[in-house]
Amino acid sequence: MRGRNPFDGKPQLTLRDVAEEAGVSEMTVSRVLRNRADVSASTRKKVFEAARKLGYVPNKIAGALASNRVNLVGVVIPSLSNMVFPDVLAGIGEILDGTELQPVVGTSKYDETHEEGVIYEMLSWRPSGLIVAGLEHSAASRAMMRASGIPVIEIMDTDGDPVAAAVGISHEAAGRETAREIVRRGYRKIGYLGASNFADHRAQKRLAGFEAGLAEAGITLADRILYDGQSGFGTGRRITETLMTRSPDLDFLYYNTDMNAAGGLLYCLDKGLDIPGRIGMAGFNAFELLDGLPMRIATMDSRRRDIGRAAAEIVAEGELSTARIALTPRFIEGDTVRAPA
Amino acid sequence: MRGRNPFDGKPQLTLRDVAEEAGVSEMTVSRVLRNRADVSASTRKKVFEAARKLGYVPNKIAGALASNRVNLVGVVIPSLSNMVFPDVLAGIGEILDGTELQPVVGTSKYDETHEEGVIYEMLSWRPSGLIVAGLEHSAASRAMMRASGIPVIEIMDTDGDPVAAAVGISHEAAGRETAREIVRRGYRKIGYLGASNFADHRAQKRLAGFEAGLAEAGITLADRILYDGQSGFGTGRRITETLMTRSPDLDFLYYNTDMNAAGGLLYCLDKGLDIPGRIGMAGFNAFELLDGLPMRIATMDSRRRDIGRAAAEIVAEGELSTARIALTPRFIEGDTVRAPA
DNA sequence: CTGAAAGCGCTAACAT
DNA sequence: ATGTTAGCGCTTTCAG
Repeated sequence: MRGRNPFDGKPQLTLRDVAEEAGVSEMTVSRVLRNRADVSASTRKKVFEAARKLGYVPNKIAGALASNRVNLVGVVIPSLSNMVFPDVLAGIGEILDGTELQPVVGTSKYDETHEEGVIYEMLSWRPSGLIVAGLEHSAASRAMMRASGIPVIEIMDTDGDPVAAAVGISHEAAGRETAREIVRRGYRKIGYLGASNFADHRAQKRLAGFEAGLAEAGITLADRILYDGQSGFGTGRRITETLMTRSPDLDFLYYNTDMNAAGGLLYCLDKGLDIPGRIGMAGFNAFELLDGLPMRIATMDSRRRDIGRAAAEIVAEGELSTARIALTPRFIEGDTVRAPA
Repeated sequence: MRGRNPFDGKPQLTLRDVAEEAGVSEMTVSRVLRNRADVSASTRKKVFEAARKLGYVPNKIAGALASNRVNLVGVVIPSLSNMVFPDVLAGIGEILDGTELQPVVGTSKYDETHEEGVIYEMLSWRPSGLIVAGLEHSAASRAMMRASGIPVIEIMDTDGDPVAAAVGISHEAAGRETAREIVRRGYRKIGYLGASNFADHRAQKRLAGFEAGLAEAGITLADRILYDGQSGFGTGRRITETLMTRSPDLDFLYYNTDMNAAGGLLYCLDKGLDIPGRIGMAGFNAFELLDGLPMRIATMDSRRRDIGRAAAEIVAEGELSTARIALTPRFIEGDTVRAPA
């Protein structure tokens, strides 16, 4: 008895078993199963049949140890419930599907210490690449990534100092751009609605950029509200109601994410407020999902699918890279902001 | 040169390096790093320091091969963009976080052949367990799972014949139950709105159960519409408009998922239809996200988080299991159905 | 085109 | 409490 893995007991089928069944050497079986060209057609056939008959599944652990090659790509993201990240994963998948590489996903829960554990765990499998969301990591995480010897790509964000390669957008610029659009359209009493999650660095950067953009026009944020917990329509409604009650003279609401903006939109429509006349609103992310709402929310495209694709392309390239790819977030006007004066 | 893994070149740090640095044997280092109790405190300290100083990250591949133990759990789901599955993964995570086990996620894209490849790939890493969505798989997939020798749990669905263990709800019963509630509340001209995706077996089963439930009251579906593509508000609106235009006398709309029902709700509200008087509607899944809509959609809780938890518990147990766990989907009345007569 | 030998980095089992 | 030996299942390398 060697471990508590339930594989114990059922002896594992090995290359040797297939080799015996097919009447060839282990080496030949190995060649066939790796689709190497230098095997005769008749031998190939024998081997495939033997493998199928026995139900042989290769042991990648042994293969990886012997070859020093692992076709896995680690992907570390904060969470799967935030719809941003499934989209990033979809982009990564689109590229990796054309290769031998397979993504392996881990979640950091917006916690650097937890993230450190996940990165350690992933690197211990010697993947062919590592894609990590964000630029803020523990010192130990950064050290591990630097020392890993594999392509490391930090994604989502370009406002900071990556360990190696980075693909993302500037959230600072996204916030600033949104502010400029809003000011240009005549809004002046502006409120911000976002998460109190201090560890959502990208939202913080958007807010900082937003305030800087307002400052260019001599405007300061009139009010702000922070919530704990998940974004969603209910949350969006609740925080909007609280904020509007407290500061009824606001003429614009800037949300950390479209999900909350959608809740706010529904709230304002319920109240019969004139949008975008009496009050305007904007979010962030450009979630397609929301397309059927009564109005299209003004937002910026976070380019998350493109980010996934670009990061995966760097990994697929197979070279250590320090590329810095800054995509441009695009402002989408929608129906919840007035036309510029 | 042994492979194209970028690790080549940078020689990998091994136990031996740490052992030399700390002045002890490899075996002692191995014991310390696995937190085994039978090492003196002073030795532990020396070893940890040496490992930290060198930046050593263990090679799990070698460890797994030697110990025949792999702390990974394969999870195969159709897609991450359907919000159902992130919730299942969250449930799995809640349980596995209390163990050494780590989930590894793969997606089948609602395609049995693709799924077969993903399962093969996962099994080749000799995980400690395999959690697979659905009961419908290729013959080869079923054979592999049966032969794997590890705990295999099929999730989401209990209407069918699992390979080993299964945790889910009866979608047939969910559809039937919904039909009964609707009939009980006096609706008679009933339309169905769902995906044309033939491979979404669970939606098919709900529809079959729904029709059976209507049949109990002598009712047949008055009309139905199928769409290609993603569910969402826009899709929900569009199919609702098409269906209502074609069959304006419908008094109830049954949707495959709450996301589409939400779009339909917004459409009907736009049109000024009296809900739930003139027309009622129901969906499926009970997405929390939608809580802030103008009305709460009638739905059934798909118990997806509980399903993830229960499946992970079986894997964590570590025993081969043929448990069949059928959870009960709960009808949630919301605001879009009339009270029973 | 096929086979034999050596060894990947680690841990189980057995010493001491 | 620590060390020694053997070997996990595969692939690389070298021979034919």
